[in-house]
Amino acid sequence: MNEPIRILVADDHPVLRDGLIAVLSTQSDFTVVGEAGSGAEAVRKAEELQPDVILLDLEMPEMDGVEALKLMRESRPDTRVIIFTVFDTDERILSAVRAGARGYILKGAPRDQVFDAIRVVHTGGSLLQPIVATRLLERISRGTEGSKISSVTPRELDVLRLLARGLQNKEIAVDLGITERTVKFHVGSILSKMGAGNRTEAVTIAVQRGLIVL
Amino acid sequence: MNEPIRILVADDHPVLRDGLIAVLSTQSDFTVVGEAGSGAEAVRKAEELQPDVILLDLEMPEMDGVEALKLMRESRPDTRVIIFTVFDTDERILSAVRAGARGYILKGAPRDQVFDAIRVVHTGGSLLQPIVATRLLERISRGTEGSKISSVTPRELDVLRLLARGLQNKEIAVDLGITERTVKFHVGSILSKMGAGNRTEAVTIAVQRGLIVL
DNA sequence: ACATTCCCTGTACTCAAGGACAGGTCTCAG
DNA sequence: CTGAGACCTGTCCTTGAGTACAGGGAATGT
Repeated sequence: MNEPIRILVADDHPVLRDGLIAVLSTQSDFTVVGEAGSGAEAVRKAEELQPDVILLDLEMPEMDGVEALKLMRESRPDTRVIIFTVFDTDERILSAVRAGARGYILKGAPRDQVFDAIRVVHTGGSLLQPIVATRLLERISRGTEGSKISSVTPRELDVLRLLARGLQNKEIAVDLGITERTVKFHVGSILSKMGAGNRTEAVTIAVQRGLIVL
Repeated sequence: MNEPIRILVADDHPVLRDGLIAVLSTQSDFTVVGEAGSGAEAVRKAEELQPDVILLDLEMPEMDGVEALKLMRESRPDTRVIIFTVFDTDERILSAVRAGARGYILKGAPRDQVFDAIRVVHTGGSLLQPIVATRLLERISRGTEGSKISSVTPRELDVLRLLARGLQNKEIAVDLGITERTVKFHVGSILSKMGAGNRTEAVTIAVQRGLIVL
């Protein structure tokens, strides 16, 4: 190993950021070249510093982690990003991987797994933590048998969000500028797609899957 | 300052734990005497090491942070504990403070606030982060005008949990061994106490307040 | 002993929810 | 062009949800 791996750390928790930097510094082949406390800052620094690997938190102010990831990959498609987050809901993982994340590590993973992931991703590979990989595979296998079960349309998401706020069909209709009947239609397909028996269960499942945030 | 403050760090995220320790070590009047990765371990180490201040995460495996806190204070009532967590829901804060936490700091707070809190708590004081203090005061002032609005009974919590799973009244009745009518009664009081218009909104609010976990 | 609070039950009524059945437009990819 | 999927609308019907009114039993603490 001649050149150390240049790393950018993006997380909105100062203490965790410091800690991560301290931990990474124990490895002689790592060098942290920058840190960011928000998604927007992460995008700027990524462009400015051109790091080899970016450790990116998903929940950040100003700009969502996934959004930041997309922007980074637009300006530099070969950017290597590892998601480092507490979130382990299916949808979040899926959208991050779809957006081009090379690794997905949960906070709470042992140090070694973090080190491994950085090295693997740096050399061009991908690394998902076993727990995450299992979830993803389950998701995919479920998707193969019945792809209709998972895909929620944008409009249905709108309805879902209003559902979570406890609005009733007529109120949702007014809010979206459509008929109450149409709302019932959407609710119906939401229920069948998510395997819920009623709107309350649908909201619960949606939150668990990370489709909506409360 | 003659003797350094002896600190115990309890958090289930190894990286954050390391980071916290690294950050705390920069202060000459701090010394981290131990760390724990679970609530149970935290209780054991607290008894064994008799630290001056304990930094305690709320969300931990094996044993809840609040549970651990209670146990610690049973065996040593003057234990000084600072909650250090990402959770900022009203109920979690309340129950931690009720259990005897001397400080409540959110992860994501600047280093200095953490340092301050440790020093203040060590000298016998209490310190809540401004955000947390504001929430608590709001909570209390709301409680003064109408105390009924907030207090949810254990039975209502049972109903709330089943509500979140999408069960309907009759199913809840069977599950709890009571009449459907009684379930309706409980649901009714839940709705009025939480200011919700229907069961779906009630579940959403309950989750936001940390009354139930999905 | 008494008040308070929680927990339980009943009847009756209104309206929202959700399913069944049947249609329409629009857009995008093959 | 054509099929597929998203989105929208309608009627009819059954049942669950929520409210109002009214009441009783048990276990707290004062």
